[in-house]
Amino acid sequence: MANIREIARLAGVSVSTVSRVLNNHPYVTPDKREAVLKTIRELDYSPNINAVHLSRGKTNMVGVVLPTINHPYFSELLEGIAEEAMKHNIQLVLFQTGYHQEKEFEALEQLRGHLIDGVIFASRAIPFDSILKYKDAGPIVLCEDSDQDEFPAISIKHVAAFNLGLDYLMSKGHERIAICLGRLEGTNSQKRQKAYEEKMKMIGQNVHGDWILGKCLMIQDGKSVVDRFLQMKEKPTAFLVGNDQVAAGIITETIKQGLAVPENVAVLSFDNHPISEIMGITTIDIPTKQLGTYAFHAFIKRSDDSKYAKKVALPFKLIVRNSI
Amino acid sequence: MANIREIARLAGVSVSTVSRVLNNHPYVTPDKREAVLKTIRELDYSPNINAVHLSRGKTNMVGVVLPTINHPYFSELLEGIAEEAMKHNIQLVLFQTGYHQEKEFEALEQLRGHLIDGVIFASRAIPFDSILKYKDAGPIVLCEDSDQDEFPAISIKHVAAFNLGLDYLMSKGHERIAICLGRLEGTNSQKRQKAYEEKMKMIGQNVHGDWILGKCLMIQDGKSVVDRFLQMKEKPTAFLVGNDQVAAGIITETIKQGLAVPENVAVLSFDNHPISEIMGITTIDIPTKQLGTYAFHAFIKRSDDSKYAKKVALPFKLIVRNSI
DNA sequence: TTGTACGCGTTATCAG
DNA sequence: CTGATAACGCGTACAA
Repeated sequence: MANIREIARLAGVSVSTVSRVLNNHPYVTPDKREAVLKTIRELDYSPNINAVHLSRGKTNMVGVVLPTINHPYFSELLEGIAEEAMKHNIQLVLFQTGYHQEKEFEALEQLRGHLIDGVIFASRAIPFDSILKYKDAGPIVLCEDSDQDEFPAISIKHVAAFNLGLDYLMSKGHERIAICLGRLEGTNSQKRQKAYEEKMKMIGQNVHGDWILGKCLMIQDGKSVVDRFLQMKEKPTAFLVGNDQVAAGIITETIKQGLAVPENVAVLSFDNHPISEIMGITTIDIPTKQLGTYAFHAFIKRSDDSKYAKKVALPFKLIVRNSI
Repeated sequence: MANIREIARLAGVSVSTVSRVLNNHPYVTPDKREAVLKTIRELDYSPNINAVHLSRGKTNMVGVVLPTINHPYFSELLEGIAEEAMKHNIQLVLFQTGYHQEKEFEALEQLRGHLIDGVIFASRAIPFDSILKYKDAGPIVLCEDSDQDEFPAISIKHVAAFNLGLDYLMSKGHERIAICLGRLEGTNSQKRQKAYEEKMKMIGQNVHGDWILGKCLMIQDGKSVVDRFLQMKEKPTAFLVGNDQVAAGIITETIKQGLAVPENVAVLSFDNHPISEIMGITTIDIPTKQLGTYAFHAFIKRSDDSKYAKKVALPFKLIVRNSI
C-alpha cells in the first residue's frame, strides 16, 4: 500500500534518498539512512517489484528450460548455472517442461514480455525455427551441439563420447555390446543408437533388438536392466550405459544375483559422478556442471553485446577404473 | 524494443487506441483496429508486462504453494484451483516447495512485491505466525482445518474422516487394524496416528509398532506394504489406507501373492478416485477437487472485500464397495 | 551529500 | 469513437 513517496515524506527526506538507502548506494548520511530504515520498518514497506523492473529496464531473472530437474544430468547442469547466477546476483526461473512444447513457449513469451531477461535451454522439444522467432526478444542460449549461428550454443559432443565408449569396449575385446539409453525417442538417443548400429555392423556383429534398452535414467532402473539381461537368450558381454547412476544400479543388482563385474559383464558409463568413483566404475567424464557455467557466461556476454554468438564444445575424457 | 507509442505513431493513431486494440475494448473502428494490428505484426511488438502490471495495479496471477504436484491429493486439489482460475482468467504460479520453508517464503515475498496478487497454501511447513506477518500484503488462503480467524481456511476434517474409517472397520468386526500414511512427520499424519492409538486403546487392542506404515504415497508403495505385511508375526486383519492409489497397489499385490481381499485382509481407503471404483475399493469420498474450487473462490472474494474471512469444512462420505 | 524532475511502458479517466 | 494526459512506483541524471 505504501510507496516510496510515503516513506520519504514520513522520514523527512526525498524519494531519491529513500531509493539510495534501498539500493545501498553510498553518499547518505548515517542519520538520514537510519531515519529511512526506521520508517520502512514501521510501515512494513517493501518496494513494488514491477516498478523496479520497469524502471531498471530489466529484471535480473533468467529462465531455464529443462524437462525435469529430477535427473542427474539436468540437476548437475542446473547446479552449474545456478552457481554462476548467484555470483552475478541473478535469479533463476525454472521452466520444468516434461518435454511439453507449450511450457517452452511460455518461457519465450515471458522473455518477450520482459518478465525475464533471457532464456537458457538445457534441452528442448520445440523446433529451432520457433526459437528463431524470438531472437530479438533477448539473449537465448542453447545447450546443444547445433550447427546454427544465431544463438550461442554450449555443448558436449555426446555422440563422439558415445563412440569413444564403444571403441574402448571393443579395444578390450568386447563385441557383444548392449546399450542403455534414456528417452529412446530423444534426438540424442537416436543419434547414439545410429552410431551404435553402424559400429556393430562394421565389426560384423549382429545387433539384437533387446540389446538396446530404454528408460534408463535413475539408479533403480539398473535393476530392471539386469532383470532383462537375465532373460536374454543371447547375452552381451558388456553394457554401455548412459549415466553412472544406472551403471551403479546395474552393478549392484548384478552382484546381488551372484554374478561378477567385469568377469560376467563389463560396464562403461558416462558422467564421472561421485558414485562412479566410489564404486570403481569406468566412465567417461562429462563436464556437465561446467556446461552450465559456460551457458550462463554465454548469457552474460550476450547481454552485453548483442552480436555475440559463440559455439563451445566441452571436452570429455575416459576415466579407467575397474568395471571393464 | 518497440513500445506502444511507437506503434501509435506508425499506425497514425493515439496510444489510447492502441491500448484499446490490445485489450479488445470496443469502440474502435475496424480500419483503425486493422492498421494497429498491422503495425503490431510488422514490428513483432508485444507489450511490456511489467508496465501492464504496474499500471493495472495487479498481475492476475496467484501463487499456489504445495510440496509436490506428483501426488494424487495435490494434483487433484491443483486441478480444482486451476479450473476456477482459468474461468477467471487468472494465471497460476506454482511454488513446489518439497516442504522447504524458504520456498514458501519466496511466495509470500513475491506477494509483498506485487509480483502475484495472492497466495493459496495447499499445504505448508512454515508456522502460522510467519504467514500472519504477510496479512496486509494481499489475500492469503489456507487449505487446512485451522482455528484461526485471520485468513479464509477451506478444509476437510481429515481426522474425523479417519475416525469414520476406523469406526466402520470396527463395525465390521475388525480390531486388528493397520494404517498406511504418507509423511509420518506431517501434522495430519501425527493427528491421525494419535486418533488411531486412542481408538485402539478404547477397544483394548494392542498396537504393534509395525502396524503404522509410512511413506505410502503412490500405487507402487502398495507393494512394499504387502511385503511388510507378509513379514509381520502378528498380522492385522484390515488396512486403513491414506489414499486409493496405495490401496490399489496393496490389493493388486495381495492377489498376486495368492491371498484374497477382503477374506485375508480388508482394505479401506480415502479419496474415491476413479481407480477405487474400477477396483471396487471401499473408500471415503474426499472432495479434493472441490476443495481447490472453494479455495480459489475464497481468494476471489478476499480480493474484493478485505474483511472477508471464512472457514469452510467440506463433507466426506463413506462409499461402500467390496474391499471389506 | 541531497533533492528535483523526468523517464520507464502501460492503463484509465475524461473531455471532445 | 478518439485523443490528451494523469496516474502507477521506482531509478537516476542533473543541478544544487
